[in-house]
Amino acid sequence: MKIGELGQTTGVEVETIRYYEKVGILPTPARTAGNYRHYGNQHVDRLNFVRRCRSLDMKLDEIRVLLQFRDTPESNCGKVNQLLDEHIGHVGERIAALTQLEQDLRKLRRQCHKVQKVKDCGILAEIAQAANRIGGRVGKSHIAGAH
Amino acid sequence: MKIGELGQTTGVEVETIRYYEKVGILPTPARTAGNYRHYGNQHVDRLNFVRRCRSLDMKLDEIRVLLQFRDTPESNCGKVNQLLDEHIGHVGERIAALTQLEQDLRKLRRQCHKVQKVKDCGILAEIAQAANRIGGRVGKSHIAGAH
DNA sequence: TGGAAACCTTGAAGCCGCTACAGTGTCAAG
DNA sequence: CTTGACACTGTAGCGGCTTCAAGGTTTCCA
Repeated sequence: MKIGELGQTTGVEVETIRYYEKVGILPTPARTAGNYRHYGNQHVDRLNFVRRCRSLDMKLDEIRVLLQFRDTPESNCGKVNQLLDEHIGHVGERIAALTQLEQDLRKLRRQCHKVQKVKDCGILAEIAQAANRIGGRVGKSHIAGAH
Repeated sequence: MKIGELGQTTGVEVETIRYYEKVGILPTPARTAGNYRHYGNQHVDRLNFVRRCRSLDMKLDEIRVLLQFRDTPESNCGKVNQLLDEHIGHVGERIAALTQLEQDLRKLRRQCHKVQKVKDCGILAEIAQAANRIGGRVGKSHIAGAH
């Protein structure tokens, strides 16, 4: 099948498939006479595997590792378990950090209950104050974005 | 003060300060005879404000909006409240998504209890199966990375 | 058979919020 | 007067795509 059909079958955008090839997640496929990429069922399986891993929020680096194990069925799977445990750990840390963040934000939100002049708004005042309280002391947080 | 001192005072890296200037978060400061950026206390306050917002995981776009309100004390703060509410909403969604993800990962982890051959490992088998079950149906998830 | 439409190709640039260079200039201390 | 710490500009890189430009190939229909 051609790249468009592979995309249809797996629900992955064509550009993403080419990107996966470029970064070594998918092998370079055979080409037709007209230089079109030509795929088979093994590509569908592999791409579905990748997609499932991405839906579990794994990085491409982690997925590369898992694919390597998938490609060597006689090797032992201890590292797979370890990788997954670490990943679960990261997710747990993130949940904790975001939960703390949510509390901070709700507390901040309580500083302003009505629409008023900006200069009287408790939210902006509180941000400014907190900013100066922590001035110079905070390193980078280990949580990533919420967007 | 020079940029290095501003960085020290606020705990922000010099490159980040220049970056903030480039993207319009900080105003272009005065320059010394030797073309060094020259800052005052108002810059410290503004940068601290920005940093506090970042520690609350706001995007630079959102921070730009808040700064604009901060700069016009007579305007009304309804939009500030709204921005914050939306931000809290995003964080809440993320927590929910990550919590679901954590459950999925723990369930997956239970598929393999010991170190064995990859070909018998329940985890890789489960990923492959789940991948084909969902094949072609899933759009992109709204959760971002856990790393 | 011809011509349009749908598909495919490569390569580069853009997104976010920095971070890390390279190559040069300025300034203060000893 | 030299050394070293700081400052300057500009560019490239991170991840995981997404989007675009400028073309080549195939397919379909009249």
